[in-house]
Amino acid sequence: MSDTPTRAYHHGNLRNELLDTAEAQLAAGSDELSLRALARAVGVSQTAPYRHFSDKNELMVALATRGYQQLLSKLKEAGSAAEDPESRLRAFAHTYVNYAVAHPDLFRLMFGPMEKPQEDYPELRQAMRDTYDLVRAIMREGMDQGVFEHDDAAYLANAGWSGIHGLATLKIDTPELFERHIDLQRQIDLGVDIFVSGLRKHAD
Amino acid sequence: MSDTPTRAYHHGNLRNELLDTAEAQLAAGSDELSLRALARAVGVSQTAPYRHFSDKNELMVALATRGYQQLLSKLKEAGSAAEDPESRLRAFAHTYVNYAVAHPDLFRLMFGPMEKPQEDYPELRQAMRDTYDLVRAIMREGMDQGVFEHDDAAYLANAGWSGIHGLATLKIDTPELFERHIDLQRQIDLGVDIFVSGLRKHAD
DNA sequence: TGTACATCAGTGAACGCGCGTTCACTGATGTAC
DNA sequence: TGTACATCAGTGAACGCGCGTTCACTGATGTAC
Repeated sequence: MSDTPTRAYHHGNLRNELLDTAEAQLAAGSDELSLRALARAVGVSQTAPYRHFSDKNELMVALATRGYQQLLSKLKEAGSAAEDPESRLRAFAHTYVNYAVAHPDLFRLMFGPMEKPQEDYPELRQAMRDTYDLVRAIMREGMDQGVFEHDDAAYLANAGWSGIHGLATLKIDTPELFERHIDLQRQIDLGVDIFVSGLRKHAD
Repeated sequence: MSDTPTRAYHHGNLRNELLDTAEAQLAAGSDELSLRALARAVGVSQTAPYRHFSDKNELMVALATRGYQQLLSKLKEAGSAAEDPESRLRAFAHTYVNYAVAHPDLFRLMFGPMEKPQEDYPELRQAMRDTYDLVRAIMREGMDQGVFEHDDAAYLANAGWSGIHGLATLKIDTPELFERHIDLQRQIDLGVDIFVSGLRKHAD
């Protein structure tokens, strides 16, 4: 708002401000983001964004990439405070779902269907893979310590992630099915509880 | 294709054909459906759809409603063959995920963010609620029979549904994270196994 | 069975709109000497 | 420290496009008598 320090001809930070505003615009409701509306919101000519992004899709990809990186750093931070695989998974779950709730539109963009093959955007691809690898690392750690009794980290990671991702998705996309009296944090904990105890039981 | 029986001035089945073709158009890749493109594809003037839907949103809602009803009937059919809560849940999971995989774009439309308050579309609302109620009925049945040891069917339904929904969502939206060697049916079964055994363990 | 007429389900031209993108441009900045 | 010049980061007008929707219309159908 007030951070418009005598905006000169050369903006100085246009790329970042475009991304910030794009995120806000996304959140502001309308499904689709328009480059023109974005330029208008930033207070810049409608062709200025092309100095920083070769086309609209590239801006969207940059937005998604930033989202993944932001989520990833939160996940890592939350995980580093935990001491065992179970509490690491629990921290992951809370951080993940709370991120989705805090940034529903960005989250949808990140996990929605991609327009262009993500092959062309190595940074995006890497950020996605890193997120997935984090889940798998937790699972592998649990398996190694014998608290998760299973033999395939990939299947286990998918199973765990599904529960967490599904909760995030249902919460932000179909709120009317998510009843009023439900406490989200308790719901997350229940999911982790069932998952963890199911894995303990699973082997015997 | 060949079911164009001397298309006369009066089409006779335009509403249904619009919905069928819209579903196909959705699947054909592009994110957004256009009324004009739809009319073109059906081979009708671009204003003809307005005879059957007051605007574009109403057509989308009709599409989503049909999707829910279709999914619901498959779920019910699959569930009726099962004898106990666990196998009913398993049948639900397979049917749900397979439906999403078979109709990814329709599934996304159904569970994506709604543009208009669904209050205004009682048929859609009912179809959504019926789906949710089905999950909850399974959970309640399991609780009543003592195989699911928990005391709140709503929390339990959310937890179970999350795992299933998350799997469906990740599978169709981020295929690159869903590794090649993973067998989807086995992945579904694993999720159900963990959930069920987690609930058995949970109480003691 | 035949005719009159209301109603239903289409047509086709036209509207205004916002969009992504291009183009030739200009003002600001940084660097070499 | 001062000047020349290349480069960078904006501007503003314009393009063509497909869209949702409206309007006045016309052909087909169904019903009453």
